Amino acid sequence: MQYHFNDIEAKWQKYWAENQTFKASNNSDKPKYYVLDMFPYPSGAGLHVGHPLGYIASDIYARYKRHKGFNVLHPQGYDSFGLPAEQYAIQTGQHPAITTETNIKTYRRQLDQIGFSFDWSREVRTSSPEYYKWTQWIFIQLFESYYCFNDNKAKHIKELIYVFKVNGNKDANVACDDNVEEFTAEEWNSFSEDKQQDILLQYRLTYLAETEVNWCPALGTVLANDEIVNGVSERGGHPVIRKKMTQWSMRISAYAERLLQGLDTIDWTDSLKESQRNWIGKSVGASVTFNVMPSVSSSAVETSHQIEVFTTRPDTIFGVSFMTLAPEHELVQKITTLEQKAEVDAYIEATAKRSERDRMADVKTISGAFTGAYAEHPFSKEPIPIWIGDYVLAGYGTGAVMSVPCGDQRDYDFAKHFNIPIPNIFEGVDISEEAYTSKDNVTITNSDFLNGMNYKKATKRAIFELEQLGQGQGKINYRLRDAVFSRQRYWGEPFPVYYVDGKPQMIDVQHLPITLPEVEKYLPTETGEPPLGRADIWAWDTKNNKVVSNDLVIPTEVGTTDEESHNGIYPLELNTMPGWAGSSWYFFRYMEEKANRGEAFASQDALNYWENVDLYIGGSEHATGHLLYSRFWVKFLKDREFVSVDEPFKKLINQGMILGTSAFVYREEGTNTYLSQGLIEGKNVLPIHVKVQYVNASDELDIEGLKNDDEFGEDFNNAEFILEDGVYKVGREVEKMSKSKYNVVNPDAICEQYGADSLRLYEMFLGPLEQAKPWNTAGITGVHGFLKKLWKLYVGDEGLKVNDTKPTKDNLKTLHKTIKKVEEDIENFSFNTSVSTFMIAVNELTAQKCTSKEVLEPLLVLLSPYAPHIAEELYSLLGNTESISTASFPKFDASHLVESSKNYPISFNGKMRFTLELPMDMSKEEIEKTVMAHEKTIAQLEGRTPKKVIVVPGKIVNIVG
RNA sequence: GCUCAAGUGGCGGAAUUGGUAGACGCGCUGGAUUCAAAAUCCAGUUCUUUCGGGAGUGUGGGUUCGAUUCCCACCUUGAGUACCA
Repeated sequence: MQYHFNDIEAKWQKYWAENQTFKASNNSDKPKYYVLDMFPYPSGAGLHVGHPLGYIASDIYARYKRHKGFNVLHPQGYDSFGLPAEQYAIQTGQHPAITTETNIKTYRRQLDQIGFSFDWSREVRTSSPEYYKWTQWIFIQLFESYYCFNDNKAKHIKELIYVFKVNGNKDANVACDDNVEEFTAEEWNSFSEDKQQDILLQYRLTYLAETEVNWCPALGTVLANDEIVNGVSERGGHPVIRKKMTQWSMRISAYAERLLQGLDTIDWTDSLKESQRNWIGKSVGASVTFNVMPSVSSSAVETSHQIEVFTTRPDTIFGVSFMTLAPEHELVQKITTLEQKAEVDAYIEATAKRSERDRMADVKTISGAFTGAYAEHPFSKEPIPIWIGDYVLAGYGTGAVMSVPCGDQRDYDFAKHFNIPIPNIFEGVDISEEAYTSKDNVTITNSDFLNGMNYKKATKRAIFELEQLGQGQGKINYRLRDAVFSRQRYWGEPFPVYYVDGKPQMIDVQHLPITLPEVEKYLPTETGEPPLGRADIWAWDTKNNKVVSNDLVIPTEVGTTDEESHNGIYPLELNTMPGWAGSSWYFFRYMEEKANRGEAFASQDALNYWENVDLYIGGSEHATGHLLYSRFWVKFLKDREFVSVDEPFKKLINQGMILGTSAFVYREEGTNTYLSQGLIEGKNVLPIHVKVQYVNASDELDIEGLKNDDEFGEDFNNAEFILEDGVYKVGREVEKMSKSKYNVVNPDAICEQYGADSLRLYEMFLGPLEQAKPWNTAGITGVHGFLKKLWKLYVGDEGLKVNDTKPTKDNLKTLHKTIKKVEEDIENFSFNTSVSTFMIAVNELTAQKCTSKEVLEPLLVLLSPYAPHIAEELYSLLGNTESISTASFPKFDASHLVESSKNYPISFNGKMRFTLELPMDMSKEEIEKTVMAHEKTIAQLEGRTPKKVIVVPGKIVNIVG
């Protein structure tokens, strides 16, 4: 009986599906364990061998946990809104829903053939209305909430309204826009309803505001900060410009501190936490207010101005010799003197022309302009010249800095360049070459009341003195900006929002979902509106609570409001939500069984039972996007008591990328001759990518196959291949797996030729999960050979070889050291080493001619998380009628590993020279005596007397001298 | 520039608290089997060597009886981030 993996795998995949073997229950006596993969975007290209790596790892862990007696939730779904389906729709006119459906079918088929233990009964798709109904619902909850810093949590907006009614906003310690006006309770109560709504919008956790956004003209949409890489769009690499637009934003900045603190409570890698910390960018310092001195020739009407700056070094306040404003700073126009106006305007124009990218590429060039205005030093009252310079960013802090050239290298360079004085306030420090930027080992001098203090003391004192003057206070600044939540796209969640007199109104939650309307084209409108501007049926009827035709919206008559002239029918929001909306809460949706999903995004029972994700596996590219937004939404949902957990993902592992091994042929310049890899030295050759499937394990090219290739065969029709040793050897290089490099390996072909179990084992065998590693199909023969060997251990030509023979000591020793190692490996996510362990076990048991069921049956359970199909098949051949997934994990018994003797390594000065078999119970003294008497020891010493002999019983002997 | 991770045979990689460096697999070499090939099996495979050995985990130091492992400096590669005041 042969190992027919294709039949076996198809059989068990069918069995698992039919018996719902991996369906999780929301009721169980067992402890729960939730294993989750980052769900895929179903792209048209399908899976390549790099994609399943994380899924295989999580599947092994999920199956292991089942063997260990846990009630495991291991679901899968699709992040099915997104740009590629929309781009395809623009090109072909095909509805993105159809494209998405087709792609999902392909994904599902490819995933199924790898034998994952997913509970598909809980599948979610972010693009299905029953799902995004709840994304819309969460959006409404955010709109109905504000953030209270006193209680450090989000609360319902009605509580804030109450505060305003009673106290106004003077003492409200809550998150809000920067530019809110102060009002008293009386004022609030006298405001019109409209005005009150405008004010509340400045406090809501999702709010509509005119903000400067990253606009990508090529994509026709705005992008979030994390969707921009090196100044260009992450998708497509298109230029991005700054533009003012009215957009929905999420007040994630209110959660900055909690997002930072929460990192200490979760088991993520340090590098990932570090990314999030950087992104949040907390800095502790002070805000300082400088008064602008009156000027005789200011270009504006004379009023008093103040400049607020943020500094992390209030201790250096006496080192300030100038101030610098960002060119975009609002005060620039107001304070610039008539003499300097031309220069300043020219500078502003020049900087405005430079794109974000140019500015980033060119950080060396120092540029700026003097405004002619002076600020007054808060303590010395000396005048300080005010400059503008593009090294100060409008978007960080207040867009203005107090420049301390002796303590900051950028200020130093700027001062040197423009010949501004550089006063030294550090005792005994040489600043003739560069600034002294360290906070350590420094004593402040030339600084009035700060003289003689160190950084810590001086900082405290400076803040105290500033507070006395009313010109500053201690302040914490975060880099984290509110997240823009509107996208000018079609294929995303519609907002449950309509507009009355331009003011946003939420649709009542009972009328959700608001489903995507049909459009005849997926492009922006000619007038620049988002694609939903093309929809004909996209207005909200507030009387009948349904979406109706736009024709029913009556244009507002002059002199009336919308409300007066409309028939209760208003235009709906034209933007859609960004990709991260649906992925910020999907892990809760899986907790609820499909049949019970109607009432809430998940029932309280389901949420309380599953709590949060115990193990989350996915790519590191989501370090600052998805993972930060999910944490934010979870904290919000917790504040509003919709969920009971603070963090969505307790443990997180980033799987490394699988790289492709590209193959090259070398064409000699100007000829049609291709040289084998060994012949190219000194020749002028052009390397050309060829498809990796025409290359064998020894890097030999299948020339006939290449010439007959449907796509590229013709290119090589008349080519002459110069061989070496009778074969053509290709050159190889490790690169990112990509279609254009012809190094993509498809899992379908691997499953067909070697089987899913081989694929699973090989992906794990390649190397540590978290590390990037190259794929080389040739190596798969190793694990495939192992499975054949395993099969032969159980099944011979005459059928099953396993019987009830008593296991030998060696059999048990092999089994138990394998149990120990595999268990440790899985707990440490070191899956590559357990594959080796299995190979060793099978090699040893084969050599031992083991046929004992008592050993061979538990071995199958150990292997089953890794290679579930062959394990199921052999397990059933042994007479079991239930799935192996119900078997419990074998118990390790250390007594089988006890040895009576030890093969001691005998070292001389730390170098092992020979080994010596000695009894385990031999004493230290006896060991030393025996070793010293040994002829090889005497030979090594060559008559010398050793200075010292180290004996560690059970470990090693080291002879020194 | 800053932060983090990593450097071990021809290749992927192993070595769990410092204790026999190179497990396991690929590739390669030789052999068995075969008309032949595939498949399978056996032996060998870090380098060097006068066959006794000797050297060896990016480089240079250090701690230790003993260092791939710990410490310091440097080099290289990869990832992230960047005029963050």
